[in-house]
Amino acid sequence: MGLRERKKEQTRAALSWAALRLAVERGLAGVTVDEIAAEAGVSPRTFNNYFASKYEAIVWRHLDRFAHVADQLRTRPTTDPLWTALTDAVRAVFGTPDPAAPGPPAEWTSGVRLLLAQLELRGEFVKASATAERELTAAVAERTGTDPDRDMYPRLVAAAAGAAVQVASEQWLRADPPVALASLLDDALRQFAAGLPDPRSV
Amino acid sequence: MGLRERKKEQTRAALSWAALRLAVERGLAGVTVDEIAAEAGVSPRTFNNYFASKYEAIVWRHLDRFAHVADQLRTRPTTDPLWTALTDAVRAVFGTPDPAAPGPPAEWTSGVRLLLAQLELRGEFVKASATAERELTAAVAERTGTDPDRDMYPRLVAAAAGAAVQVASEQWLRADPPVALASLLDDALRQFAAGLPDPRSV
DNA sequence: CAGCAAATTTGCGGGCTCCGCAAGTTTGCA
DNA sequence: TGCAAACTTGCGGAGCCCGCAAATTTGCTG
Repeated sequence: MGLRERKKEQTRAALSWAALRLAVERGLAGVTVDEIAAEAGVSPRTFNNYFASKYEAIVWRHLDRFAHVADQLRTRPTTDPLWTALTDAVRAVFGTPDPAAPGPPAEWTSGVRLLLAQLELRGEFVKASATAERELTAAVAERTGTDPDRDMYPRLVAAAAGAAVQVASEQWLRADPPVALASLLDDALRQFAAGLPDPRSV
Repeated sequence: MGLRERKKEQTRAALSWAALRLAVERGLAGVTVDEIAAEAGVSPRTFNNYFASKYEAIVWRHLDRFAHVADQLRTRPTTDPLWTALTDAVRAVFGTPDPAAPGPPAEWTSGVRLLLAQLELRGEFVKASATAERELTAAVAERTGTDPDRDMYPRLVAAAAGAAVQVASEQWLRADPPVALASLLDDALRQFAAGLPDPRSV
């Protein structure tokens, strides 16, 4: 990867980071594109070369991870059962459950929690993860030999994985005392794989 | 319901309908708020009294249905198993599967399909259904005796239902020959309830 | 290492969005 | 019938987002 592309990724990360930090500090509405650009040391116009909106910039960091789940899934042996492979893929991206892993400082998570409560970001989240989910749909279709145009199955699986990431992230922000995100993800995937049985009947 | 509220609902529906129709005709970017307002016979400023954006106006009609699933779920006897009750609730809102039900004209569905392919609307969709999903989460929590703040379960179920509506709607638009939306919804919910088993192993 | 082509950044301009505010209009009720 | 509450509307303004073209930076090649 040449200097050019490295610098681009660096700028993109700086913008996304600045956007998230400023939004946590001042609230979603209290930050303008101009400020984000200034914080990252580029012109406001350049901001829009990287992101179509400030919302997109804010969610980019998180979604960059989910985008790699499909890649990981493709590296798993096709002899593994689907849900085993899928769980492993998610683990590879988000980390293995480790109860001792410390969470980020409470000040930060409470700020992020407030942010994510904003509906604009929920929407942006899904919008941005649509690409990742499409990739995942394709990977699941290959692995299971289904046709994504005719069968809903691969899209339902991808949607379930996306929902798991979404719900687990929320729970992670809400958890008191803090819990490792990886454990929550594991749990959510397990419940999906079990068909979300009514806990009363267990 | 007084004349006042009836007129409000009428205006809201007219705006949403005008927004959808114009967007199908000219594409999402090719329609402005001014045109939508003119089409509905109100001032541009009034449009924003009803909807915060044109995207919100477009998806409102569809989401108005999903918003009532939680209400329906609450009317089902608590002796019914959760997934039975949930499927019934969805059926009550979206109709019972009827293979003979004719779909809308191909011209319209292809237009809507193009619209929904736009990521902006995907995002708006979820954003708008977040409220409905929160309601559904609460209803599921009551029924299953779980605590939505501590257990991910009710939120996972609500997310699954939302994903079912989403994926089934997509498939409905894509289906050729046309299929009834209700059948697809039924199918999607069934798959979720079964834990999305790998079709190879069936 | 000079110099060129391609990629990137930047400023400018413009159309559009969304909202607060206050004045005007309609509705429900007594 | 008349008044208070609710709704609509125009205005003004801050901000967003993008196309365009000029300026700058980078990677490559002779």
